[in-house]
Amino acid sequence: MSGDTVAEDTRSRLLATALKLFSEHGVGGTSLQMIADELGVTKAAVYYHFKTKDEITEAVAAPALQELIARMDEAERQRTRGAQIDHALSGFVDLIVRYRSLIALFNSDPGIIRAIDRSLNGVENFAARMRKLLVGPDPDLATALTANVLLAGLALAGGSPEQAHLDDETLRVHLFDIGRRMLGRPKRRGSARAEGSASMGAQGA
Amino acid sequence: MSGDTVAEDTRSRLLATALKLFSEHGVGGTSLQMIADELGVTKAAVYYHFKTKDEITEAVAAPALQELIARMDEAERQRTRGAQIDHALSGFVDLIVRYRSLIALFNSDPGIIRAIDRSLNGVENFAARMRKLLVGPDPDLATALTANVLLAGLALAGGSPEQAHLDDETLRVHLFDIGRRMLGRPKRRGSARAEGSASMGAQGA
DNA sequence: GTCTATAAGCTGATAGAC
DNA sequence: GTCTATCAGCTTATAGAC
Repeated sequence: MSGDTVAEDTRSRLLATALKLFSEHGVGGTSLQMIADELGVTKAAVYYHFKTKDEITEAVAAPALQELIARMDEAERQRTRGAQIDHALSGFVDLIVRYRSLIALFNSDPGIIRAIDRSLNGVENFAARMRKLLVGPDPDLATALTANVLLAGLALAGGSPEQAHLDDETLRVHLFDIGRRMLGRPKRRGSARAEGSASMGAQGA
Repeated sequence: MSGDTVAEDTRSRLLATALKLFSEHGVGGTSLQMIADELGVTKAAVYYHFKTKDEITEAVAAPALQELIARMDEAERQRTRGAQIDHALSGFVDLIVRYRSLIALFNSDPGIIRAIDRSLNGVENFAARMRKLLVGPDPDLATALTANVLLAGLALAGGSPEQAHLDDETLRVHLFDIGRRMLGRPKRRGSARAEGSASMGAQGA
């Protein structure tokens, strides 16, 4: 990336610091002072990069949010239902692994949820859209609940500090397999349950 | 209950109000002023019932916590592994349904998690103990992750406002069936998946 | 870009009247 | 039991020097 300036580096370090503190203390339990101290600067320096705390919260969530939307767009373009399901699931798991604690915040922290609502004017309902991709538009109660348990469970368990020691590929494969199993998708050869490691292409129906 | 005084009523209304606000704003995002306003009293009145905010947080969590420990004790006294699993699972689901949003906070809100750590001096590790009941002492990675996804998913999805319209019995039966299915337990006759409603005894091996 | 200094307002918490 | 009044400290946020 040739466009990296010192300011952009500080900005991205600030967002990484904010994410870390948000997941440790919650958005409501994190002050700008805490972020500034952790970064080693003053509060005023933080305000140079972001006008408000809300703006920081929205900026923390934005990249993963945009990716999530892109993954769901992609999944909807798949032709078979099986491919749609696998694509949506692997896209979601991929984000959990890449952003770790952030997707867990999407599923539980009121501060992040409000920031998302603000930045999208409440237009999108991610949980509903993802659930539709996984179990169709009019699931019965048991199926809808299964999808909700799966989405929240993957995000929270995958983003938990307990799994911080796992490398991305291992975590990804295992979470994907748990999802497929809960959704009643057919078994793949060399699945994590038998092997502990496998390459994961999400294209196949 | 013959011991109910006006003070006890105010105290319990206060805890109910605190729980509601905690689940809407997070513990860190809830002030004593918000609790007092919602109750229709002043902050000073709140301080008559509890010395500190930490004390309120601990008191909100305490009843469900004690019940959870009791349910796990009970489950450990079951003789067959199958009965242990069903007992632990049904006990957990029962608490999710009865306390709704509170068990979700146990699984995600840093403020509640810290309150639990404080009131137990960090002696108990609930997630580890419950996981051991469900999948044994030395599960492989895939199995341990499955249990973690299940526990977090049940709590968050069950406590979500999206499920607030479901009556206790319906929610209980469906969450229990999802748990049994994820843990690979044999199918029961008249399960929620087929029937949408069934009586649930957790004793059978 | 980061700093010091400052502002208005909210926080958790206490003292004492009724 | 609940109130008013008050506290020191922290909060978000701004102005202006370097």
